[in-house]
Amino acid sequence: MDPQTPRDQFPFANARVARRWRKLLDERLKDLGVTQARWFTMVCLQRGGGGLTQRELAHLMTIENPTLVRLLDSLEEQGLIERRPCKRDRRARLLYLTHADERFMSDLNERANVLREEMLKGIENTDLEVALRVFERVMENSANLKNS
Amino acid sequence: MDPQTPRDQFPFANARVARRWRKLLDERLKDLGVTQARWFTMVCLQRGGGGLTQRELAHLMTIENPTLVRLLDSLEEQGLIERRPCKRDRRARLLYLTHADERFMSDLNERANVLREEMLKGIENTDLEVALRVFERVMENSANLKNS
DNA sequence: TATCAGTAAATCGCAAGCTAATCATGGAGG
DNA sequence: CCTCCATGATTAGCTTGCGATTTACTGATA
Repeated sequence: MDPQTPRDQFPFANARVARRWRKLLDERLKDLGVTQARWFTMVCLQRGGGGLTQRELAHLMTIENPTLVRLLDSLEEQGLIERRPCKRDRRARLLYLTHADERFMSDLNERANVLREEMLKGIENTDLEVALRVFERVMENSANLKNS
Repeated sequence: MDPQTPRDQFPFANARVARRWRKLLDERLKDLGVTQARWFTMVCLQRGGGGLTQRELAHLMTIENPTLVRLLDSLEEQGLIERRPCKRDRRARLLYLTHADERFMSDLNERANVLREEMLKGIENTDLEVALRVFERVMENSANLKNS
């Protein structure tokens, strides 16, 4: 069998970390009725500024529209976001965080920050920057593939 | 809003890459009836040497047992693995790749290798090593958490 | 030997990723 | 104006991650 090279290991190790992050964050947000994915949705909506369409938000999150639809369904049901009709295009719907949840968002963000720092403890910023550059390059490379 | 620091971005960027890897590999293995997760299962079984129990394989893959059970169900149905009874412990089952699929495995591995190299094109080994060290440290850090 | 805690696997149900297909609306060209 | 393709959102259905529970067996101890 081939020896394990850094290149071999990369995709698996990467996926493992992603699973761990999701699992631990889900655990810590559970009592607030929020999951990692729902929180991420709110973060992106906040960052995008409100008034985004679903397609725009999905693009920001780099997920597909049907995945977002379900996340929004649950967030809307919890009263954490609103879908308002768009006057310029009756197909589209504009997304807003409900203003009731500023406190709530701070709490979520705080918990996520704490977890993140626990997971990244002892890791240098310079190393994280290298990792981020690797991620970025992977995304660039894979953007041009699509087919075999 | 806070500026985006490397630490902030890390979990999202990491997750994005993991989704991309899975999606593209699923695409390229689809015509062989195999998914990224099923292939990974076979790779780990091959690497572990056959005769592993399900618990041992799940540990190798860093996934939970119920997740593995379903993957094995589908692989068994496709005739790619076997679950044999264990004589020493009648609760356990020992896992083996069927020998019919050596060719098949080579094909899968080859496609995965090609995709991996396409995605990692232009990235230095030294940078990948840094990224792997980061991953490893994250896993160590998070192993000791469990609860808030 | 009988009991009983522990362990391997399986089952169930939820979450969140995806594709394909559907529906309504928009917009361009005949 | 009508037709027809494009596009935003949704729905349906698959996969694979998870935790909780169940089932069958093991092994230690009373």
